[in-house]
Amino acid sequence: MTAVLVIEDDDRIRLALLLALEDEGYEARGAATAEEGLRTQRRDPADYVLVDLMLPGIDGFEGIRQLRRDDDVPIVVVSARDDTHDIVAALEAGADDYVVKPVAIKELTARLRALRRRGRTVTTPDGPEPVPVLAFGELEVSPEAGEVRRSGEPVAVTRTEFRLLCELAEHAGRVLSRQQLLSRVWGYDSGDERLVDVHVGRLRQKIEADPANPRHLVTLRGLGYKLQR
Amino acid sequence: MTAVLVIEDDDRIRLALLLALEDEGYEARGAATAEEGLRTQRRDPADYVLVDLMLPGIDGFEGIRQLRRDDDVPIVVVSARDDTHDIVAALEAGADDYVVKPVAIKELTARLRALRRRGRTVTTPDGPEPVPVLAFGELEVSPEAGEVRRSGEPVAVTRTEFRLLCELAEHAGRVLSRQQLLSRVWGYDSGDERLVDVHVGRLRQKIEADPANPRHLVTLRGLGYKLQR
DNA sequence: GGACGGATGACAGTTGCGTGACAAAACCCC
DNA sequence: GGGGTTTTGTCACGCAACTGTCATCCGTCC
Repeated sequence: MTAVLVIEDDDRIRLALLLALEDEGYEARGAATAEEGLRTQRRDPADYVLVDLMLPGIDGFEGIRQLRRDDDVPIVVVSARDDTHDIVAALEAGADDYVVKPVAIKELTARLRALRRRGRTVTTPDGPEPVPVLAFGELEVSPEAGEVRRSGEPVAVTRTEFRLLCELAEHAGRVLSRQQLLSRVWGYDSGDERLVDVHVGRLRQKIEADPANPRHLVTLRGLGYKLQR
Repeated sequence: MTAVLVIEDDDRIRLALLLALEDEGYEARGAATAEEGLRTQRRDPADYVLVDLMLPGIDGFEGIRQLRRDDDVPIVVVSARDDTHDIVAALEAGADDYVVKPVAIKELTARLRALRRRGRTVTTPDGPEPVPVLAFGELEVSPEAGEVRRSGEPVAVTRTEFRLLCELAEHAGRVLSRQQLLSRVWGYDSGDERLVDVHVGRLRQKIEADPANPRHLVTLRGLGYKLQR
């Protein structure tokens, strides 16, 4: 599950944010000071950090700078201050986004998803070795890591579905005929092309928001299938 | 120099943004409609796109979606609307950031820098291979992508129409007789030549602005059909 | 004005695709 | 090795879209 760290000294606001985030399906953690937040993040890194600017002790700006020294995590400032100077300073310090309190939770999560989309190459847990990722909008396919994600959330696909998806992803934007897929994914020189349909259908159930109206894995009637952004 | 495309229908605002961006050292370009912006970006891609939501014709949401279909450029929405629904919808459509007008130029450029820092999603080591496209004025045919566009907008054509169009496109500027088309598109050695007429007619309805006076898919009386710029 | 080539609209048969059900096969966890 | 679960391939059905034919209309050229 995607984890979010909320650094905010006001107990009421922090709690409200944590609850709202959990409602949205995130694993939410809280910290009341920058020091505590930095410690928490070092010990058990979250996928996103939300941070207030006015904090006791180390303030938000400095907190962001220190966090940025050794962490590439997306940082969103959630502050009551809407002064241009603060916004610019926070972004310059290393924050990725800045929203003004009060903020709708839906907007916040939409911004997190946008950051996720734009985010850097995923690094493996045990090294800085970047894993190539093929991205299609909110969809990510990582052939080497054997991973499929939608809006950052891992999607469980079977081996056949994964091979099919990789084949389509590696030829992104190009039509692949059922015959080509049958040959490349299954190694069949001949066979029932309906087999492809069925697996495409199953894949759509998993990776498309609305499987009946696919946005990425589209059918080109009479031609085949294509994966697009 | 870093280029920014501003898509905004209000002349005053657009001009103000363009001037301010140039003051900040950017190369700034303007477009008054989504259509114009999409065309501009396709012809000569900018490094960032700023877009308004309320545009005549194609609105901002749809414009973002269309832009995102084949461009990974960072998109920032600059809108007067501060409704959560709009913000979420725009981010979901593929925008990377959303700021509410009026916006300080310093904040805007700070956000652009933040986006640049965050970088783009890695796809393949050298980026995805571009899909070849045959262009005829505002008409684009991509045999590999199985796609036809008019002024950048996807046009839905059937398989037969698509094959016919590809055949004509691959012999652009040359006349193809009905017999040749019948043979190459349908594989018929003999048959009713009227069949070709019918499909050409249907194709014209879809790809020509004025199907009665075709500009690209023209008839050469007694000879056949030809696709031209 | 007549004849010919081309455009167009309607229509019914056909095809292509999506889907749910099902059984065999593979896999997994003891 | 065995029992249960997941995955895989096959099938049949139904809907929607496409195709080819025909009849008719239109424009153009002699």
